Amino acid sequence: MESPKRAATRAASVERIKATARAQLACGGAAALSLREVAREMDQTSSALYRYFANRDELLTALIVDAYNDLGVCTETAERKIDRGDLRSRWRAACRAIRQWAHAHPHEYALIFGTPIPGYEAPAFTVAAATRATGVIARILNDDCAQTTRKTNERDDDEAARALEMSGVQVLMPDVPASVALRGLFAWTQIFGFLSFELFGHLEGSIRRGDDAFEKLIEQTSHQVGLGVEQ
Amino acid sequence: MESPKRAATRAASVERIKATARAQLACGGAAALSLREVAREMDQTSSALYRYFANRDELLTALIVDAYNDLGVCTETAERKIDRGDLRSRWRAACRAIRQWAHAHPHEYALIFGTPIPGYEAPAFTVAAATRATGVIARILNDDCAQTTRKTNERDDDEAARALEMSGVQVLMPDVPASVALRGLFAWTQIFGFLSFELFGHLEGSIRRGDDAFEKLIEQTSHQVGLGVEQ
DNA sequence: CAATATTGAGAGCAGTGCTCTCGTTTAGTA
DNA sequence: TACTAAACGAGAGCACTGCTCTCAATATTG
Repeated sequence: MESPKRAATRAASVERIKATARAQLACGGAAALSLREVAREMDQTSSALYRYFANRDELLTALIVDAYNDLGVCTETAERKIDRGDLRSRWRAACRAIRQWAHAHPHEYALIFGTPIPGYEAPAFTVAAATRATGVIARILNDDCAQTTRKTNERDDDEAARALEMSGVQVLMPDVPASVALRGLFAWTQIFGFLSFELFGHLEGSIRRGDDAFEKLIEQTSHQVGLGVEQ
Repeated sequence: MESPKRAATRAASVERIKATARAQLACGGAAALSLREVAREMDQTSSALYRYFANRDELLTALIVDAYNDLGVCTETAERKIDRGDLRSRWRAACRAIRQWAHAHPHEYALIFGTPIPGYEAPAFTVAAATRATGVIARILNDDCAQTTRKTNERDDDEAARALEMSGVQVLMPDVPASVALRGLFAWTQIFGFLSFELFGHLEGSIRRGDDAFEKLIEQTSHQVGLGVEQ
């Protein structure tokens, strides 16, 4: 059934294919990714690639999972370096890591956060990779709420709880009241909304120094979710 | 040179092509838009379409401009119905209109705010249409600042002014101090960030009732930019 | 009515994803 | 070490795409 040598060379082939596909992605985006071109680049026939990926979508899925994981580890390692108690700094580190990764891999960012592939449903096994970066900033918020209990408006909490899918949110942030979790989710959409606009060119003519603006955004969001402020 | 009759029938043809293309866009997204299929749907040959659009990108551009304009008029008409003095309500109306349009035309939303077409540079004439919806919320903020002068932190203003491309922002919001304009821009990215996440499926498992969450978001953003609060 | 644009059809080219078949190579085994 | 079965890659081929070209039919203008 499983031959270790076979498996190793096969994995190496898969990796080589993904690498050249990624390179091709970098110049032209997902739409321009051509299996034939990848094969040509590798001095092979296109049909050979079908030994490793059933079709184009499957290759794309593999690249998406890799991108999610790469973004995840970048965020995790950057955030881990910060003193656990300094929640604002952890927030900053995580946000900066996300933006840095996005700027370093714009096409892979687009693959993840851009228009979803038409008629393509992300396989269930991708969600683990997908929630990795999100998990970092969720954990920061959770740590904050765990150590400083917050006064929250009861009505706000009820309304927020109704809007949220509590099963999904609570598993990431068990100690965070619903109203705060919702604000956290808004901060999350704001970070990625800014990055999408920046990378997709919607900020052209509006923002000159993206770095400065993003720093301001980090401060605003961390304040918004009430990080590190005694209440 | 210009024959009015010719021009009319030609415009009608262009409109018919765009309509069937839009219909096709609705089931499959931009990547699945095929000129041949459009022609087939119209009982014509694909080559005939090239009398009206030089290539696929040009058709796509036309659809993009239309989408921008459609989103623009929807936002404008919704916001215009509100009493000029009630700035919070105007903000709410504009945001709701944007979300409503996005949900009614998800594929056209994706066309505009999703992954940009690879290697495709938006022609200059598209920006007028593109800034239409943006202009509405910018005007609200501007009206607010025009009637109630704000106390702003001088250092904040300087830093914000450095980050912003003032030429682009000031033409839309001449009466808004830089620090407030930056917060407005952040609110803008948040609205569209939320919508992108919502439509592209990144909120799956996190949010149950998008409507409620969005209402909360509207309140938060309008508060964030300091709408209608005497300062 | 005649000259002239404007239009659509049809064939054809180069490219794509994907399938199938057919030799070759390779890894584990008797 | 020789053998078998699995894995592999090449090549041809199908249906599809965007796009170009030529040629005939149509509509508009002098």
